[in-house]
Amino acid sequence: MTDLPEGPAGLHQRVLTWYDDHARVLPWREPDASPWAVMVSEFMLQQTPVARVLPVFAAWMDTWPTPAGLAAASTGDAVRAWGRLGYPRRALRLHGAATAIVTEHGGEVPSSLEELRALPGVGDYTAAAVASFAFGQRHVVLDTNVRRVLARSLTGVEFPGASVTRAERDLATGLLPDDEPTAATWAVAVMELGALVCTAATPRCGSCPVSDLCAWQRAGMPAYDGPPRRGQAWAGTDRQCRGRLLGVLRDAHEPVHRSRLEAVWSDAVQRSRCLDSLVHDGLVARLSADTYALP
DNA sequence: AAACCGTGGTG
DNA sequence: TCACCAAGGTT
Repeated sequence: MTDLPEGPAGLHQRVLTWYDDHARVLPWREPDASPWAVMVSEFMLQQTPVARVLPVFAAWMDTWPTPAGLAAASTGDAVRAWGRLGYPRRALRLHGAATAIVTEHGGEVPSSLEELRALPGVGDYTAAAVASFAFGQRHVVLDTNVRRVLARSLTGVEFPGASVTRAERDLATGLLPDDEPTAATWAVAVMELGALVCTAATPRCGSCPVSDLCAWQRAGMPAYDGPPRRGQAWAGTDRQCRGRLLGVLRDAHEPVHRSRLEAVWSDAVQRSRCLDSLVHDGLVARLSADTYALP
């Protein structure tokens, strides 16, 4: 399975010790951080770097310290508070999750993987992360950092594949410490190693606690030779157009006339399509034939 | 299953 | 400079 000279225990020990010495101090990792705080952080961290999440997270928790608080707010307030974190549909999903927590779970963030997974915006990763980080449970927490660490250290390739495979999940499962609290710490520790040392672009192998037993390292750090990892186009796309349109509404605190939306995107066909999609998504409200606002 | 969904920092 | 990338989820 893992083909480790010392067995998994050696790997655990090294990574856990490294984490003890190098873990970042983050608000959602404080001992008094609530499950709700952990959940909010996980939503915000989906595809958004820690540095940009920190200030928005602080303001968000100050405004809505509980799920009930957010559920009582309008979705428009949530979208505005989301600021420029990107992927604003996450703000709607977090609002939806808060609403479901109030109506179906008595206002308390549920602790079971199945109940978490059923909330809007919560997929396999986020459900496992909240169950593990907030409730100390033993689960495979497989994010992009963990996948990269396992790909390199155990599989011996520079990058993991496009999607999580059964073999990958089995590998991570076999690596999970038996003890529940240790498994929870292991989950966050491997993730942190991927975030700080085993990074995508320029890994700091000289500072890595497992570099001497890393399969990729021992193979001579062979360059990635899998299928091209396509980046996402941006200039001129609907995503850019939607971002511009929503930005106007987010920065305005009164309904906006369509002329102000026309001013930020010249292609009328695309602009109209994007505005319709924003309304369809619930990110924008059409107040009249020619005025718009956040919902 | 592949495409889509924002934004800004970085080497 | 400009691809690449960042604690994914949904369809």
